[in-house]
Amino acid sequence: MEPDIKIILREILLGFWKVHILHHAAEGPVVGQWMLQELRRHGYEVSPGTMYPLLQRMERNGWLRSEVNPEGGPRARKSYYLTQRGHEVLEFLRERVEELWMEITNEAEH
Amino acid sequence: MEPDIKIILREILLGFWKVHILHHAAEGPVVGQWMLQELRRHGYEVSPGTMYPLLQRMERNGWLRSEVNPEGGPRARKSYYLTQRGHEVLEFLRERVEELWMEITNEAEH
DNA sequence: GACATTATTACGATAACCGACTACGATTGG
DNA sequence: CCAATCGTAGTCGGTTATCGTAATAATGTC
Repeated sequence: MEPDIKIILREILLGFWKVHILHHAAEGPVVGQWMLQELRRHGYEVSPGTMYPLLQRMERNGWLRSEVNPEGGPRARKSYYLTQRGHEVLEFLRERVEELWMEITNEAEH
Repeated sequence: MEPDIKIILREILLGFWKVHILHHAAEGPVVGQWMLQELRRHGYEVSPGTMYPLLQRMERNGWLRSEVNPEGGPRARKSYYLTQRGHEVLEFLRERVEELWMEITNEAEH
């Protein structure tokens, strides 16, 4: 089991913490570094090279919008907010998570 | 929202139906075509070119094992069974799904 | 000036998608 | 009874996009 963790993380859990991100963005602005820590807390080891392109994609998709101090230079810290569209996506995902949860906990011991 | 579905599917829901597969394999042997239908029923459009390599990877990882009629030729139908290791992986995933579910439904309106 | 924080980038490896294709079996029709 | 057709199941090829690692750059702080 232990050696499978990395494979599971990449193969399956990738989408899970993306939901986390949207969820957190709904509660307040999200910053890349903070999100990396938060995910580590949950056992998801995510690298910057994965996180930042992801946040950019989500912004490109219109799920997040970012604010940045224009004086801060090209690597200034960016705060991401959930957009209206992002809220709809999150709601949709909530339903999917619930559906999955219901399905796999139905342990009727066949 | 509508146009986002495809993106969501690829970006986030990919892992979800992989859990579905393991779950179904725990209940009984799983066949590619049947699984494709089952996922369509849940709204996940997956192409054969995605499904079959995935099943092969899962077998390679030791989560599934396949049985096939040796007389059936190179494209004979394969039945996939969940291995002991697959059970452990599934159990691990159950916990992760629960954790995610708990987290995102905790709507304490901050 | 040294150090911490934060984000960006490059690049190799792998996965995902689409669609066309192959192989076998069952059914139908002359 | 043979042959053509259709349905089912899985494979393959080529392109695109994502992930991971690690190095890098810019700004703020002591």
